[in-house]
Amino acid sequence: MSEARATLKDVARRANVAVSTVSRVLNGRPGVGTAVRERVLQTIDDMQFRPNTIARGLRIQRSDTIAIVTDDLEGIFTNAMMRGVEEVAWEAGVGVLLCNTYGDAERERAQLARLLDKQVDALIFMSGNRVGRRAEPAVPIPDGVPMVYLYEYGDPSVASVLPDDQGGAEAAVAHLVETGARRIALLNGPSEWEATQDRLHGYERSLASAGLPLSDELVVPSASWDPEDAFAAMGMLLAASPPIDAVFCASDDLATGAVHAIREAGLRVPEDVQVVGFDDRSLAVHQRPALTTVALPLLEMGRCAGRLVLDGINGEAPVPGIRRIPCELRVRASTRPKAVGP
Amino acid sequence: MSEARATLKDVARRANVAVSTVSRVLNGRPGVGTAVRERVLQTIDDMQFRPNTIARGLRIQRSDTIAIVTDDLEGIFTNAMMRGVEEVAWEAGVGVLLCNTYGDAERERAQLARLLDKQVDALIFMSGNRVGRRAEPAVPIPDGVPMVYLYEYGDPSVASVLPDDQGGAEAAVAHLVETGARRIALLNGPSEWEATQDRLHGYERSLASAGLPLSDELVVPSASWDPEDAFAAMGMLLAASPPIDAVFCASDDLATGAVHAIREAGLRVPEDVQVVGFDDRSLAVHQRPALTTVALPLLEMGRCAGRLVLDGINGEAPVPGIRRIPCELRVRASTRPKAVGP
DNA sequence: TTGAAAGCGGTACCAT
DNA sequence: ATGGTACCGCTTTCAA
Repeated sequence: MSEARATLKDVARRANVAVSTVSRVLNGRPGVGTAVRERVLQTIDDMQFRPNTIARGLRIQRSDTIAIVTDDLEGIFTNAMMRGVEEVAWEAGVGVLLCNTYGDAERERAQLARLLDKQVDALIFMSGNRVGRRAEPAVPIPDGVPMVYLYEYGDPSVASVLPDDQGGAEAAVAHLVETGARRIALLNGPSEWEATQDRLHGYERSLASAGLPLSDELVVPSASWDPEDAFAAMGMLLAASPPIDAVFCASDDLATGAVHAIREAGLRVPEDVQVVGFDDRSLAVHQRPALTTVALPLLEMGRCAGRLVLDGINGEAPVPGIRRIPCELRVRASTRPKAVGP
Repeated sequence: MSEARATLKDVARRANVAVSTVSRVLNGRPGVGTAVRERVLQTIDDMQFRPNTIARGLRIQRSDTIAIVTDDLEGIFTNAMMRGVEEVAWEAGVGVLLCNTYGDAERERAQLARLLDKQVDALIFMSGNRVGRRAEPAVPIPDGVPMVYLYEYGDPSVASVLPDDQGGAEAAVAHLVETGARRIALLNGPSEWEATQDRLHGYERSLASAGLPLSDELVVPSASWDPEDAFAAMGMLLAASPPIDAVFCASDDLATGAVHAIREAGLRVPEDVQVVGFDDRSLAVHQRPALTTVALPLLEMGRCAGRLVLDGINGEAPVPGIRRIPCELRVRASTRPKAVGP
């Protein structure tokens, strides 16, 4: 039924030129007379010719494909990052292959082997939700294949893209200060997570630059990221005296638990204690009150990682080291809009 | 530094055999003496030879790659489905390419053109969140390329995979009946969504088979999937008399709004009115009370779609028509555990 | 400016 | 049971 796809050779024959000529016009290379070029272009159009990328790839040793290797395809944060990667890859005409390793080294080994066999041009290692630093790739990555870590903490000799947790925390606390809060608590994440340290530092810096005292009793890590544990941790914070008037939570889930605890204690948000979260998951905006939170720049992180490897493909090896992408504060109803007079 | 990758030819030379022989052992084809086979295998191992998939693909006209084309990569339901596809594809040794069209036909056209140039072996059209039927692919898909719709409503002549919305709704209502509920309301989704009809039917069937009367005043569609609109809609349901003792909501978000309205009315969940949702988003389990809900079989849907196209690649063209994947009821705390005596 | 031909790294048919 | 070799579809010297 449907004709076999036209090949370059078919076009050449039909246009009465050599295949090399067709190839030249196809790639916009010089050395083709205007008349001939016109004719070839016309023929290409007539025959609906589309070059076979595989053949081209075989010849020039490029697959125009990069791969995202992740340990958790269903991770809460993966979509947005993937979209960022896909977006810039698309613009560059390269495809994005997906790989889920389930965090299993053996599987990662197999996946990488296969990807390398497929001649992927570059690799992005993306974390779904990782605690601690990732091990080096389960298979040595050949020199020519650029790779970057996306939301992964690992060997500093590889380029990696991370959110600016510290900056985000600073912005959150600064906002709280502006709204008049003075006793600002930090309901932090479990301490073994990398981001936890960074957010603590941001908190501390922001307090310091506002001339506010740092108090150990105002900082408590939650046992996990679960709202339930946050609920418990918030209990301690609520026992502080003098009482706190704001709490910065290291995630939206934690904030959910915190809000719950605050209400349970007969207090109001934001009138009695203001709350700001981190991540800006969709639940943040739907919560009551809508949660002021620090948005993770996932899309931009994906784009950044994509650009890095794309540049890498074009020769500029990604320079090692960490890129911190700024987080944006989204002010909503769980904090007061402006400073309140004394 | 790193040696160029060994090729089949290199192996042949080193093992003192013809390339065709190496190819034979590589593909486990018969017609190779045991001794020679041994030697070749050994050489392959020694040289760390791995066949170039691109070259192979060029020759046998297969890329061992399928593509997921979606209108919304960040859709709430996409991850799990993608993982299902990736999972079965992986087992079959085929890669999964990702494409986001943003629901834009022009972009879809460009994407498909590119994918076809890349010789993808099959296509899965996946919806992020679609209302109504999708248009046919923006580019005619060649005969040899199997395709399936995943969570897409569209041309019935293409194989498509959908959740069994009706069955899920039936199960939800049946559960409510078992727990003793008699005045069961349906807080449905916006009526222009396909699933809304199906869930209504399930509700009706389940009620009928329980011998319970159907009452128009107990069925109200929400203006949108937003919890806020559900809150409003729930107001009407709460005004019914005699009062309802349970509500089946067509989504977890709707259920969130419903629970809120119920509480606002001074009623308790599940003591006064039981609530069941649909989807089983992560918020369902974290909600208070934890939400009984009908889980969308996203992973299995992805697997199913994957298997369909994979079979298609191997010759068995996916038979047209809709596959309904069963939904599973997850009983939690927003419904009573068992029937309560009179 | 244009064409011929040698690959890229495999597969598969045809001899031997 | 093996080897030789013509492709797959495109790029890229090298000559003309």
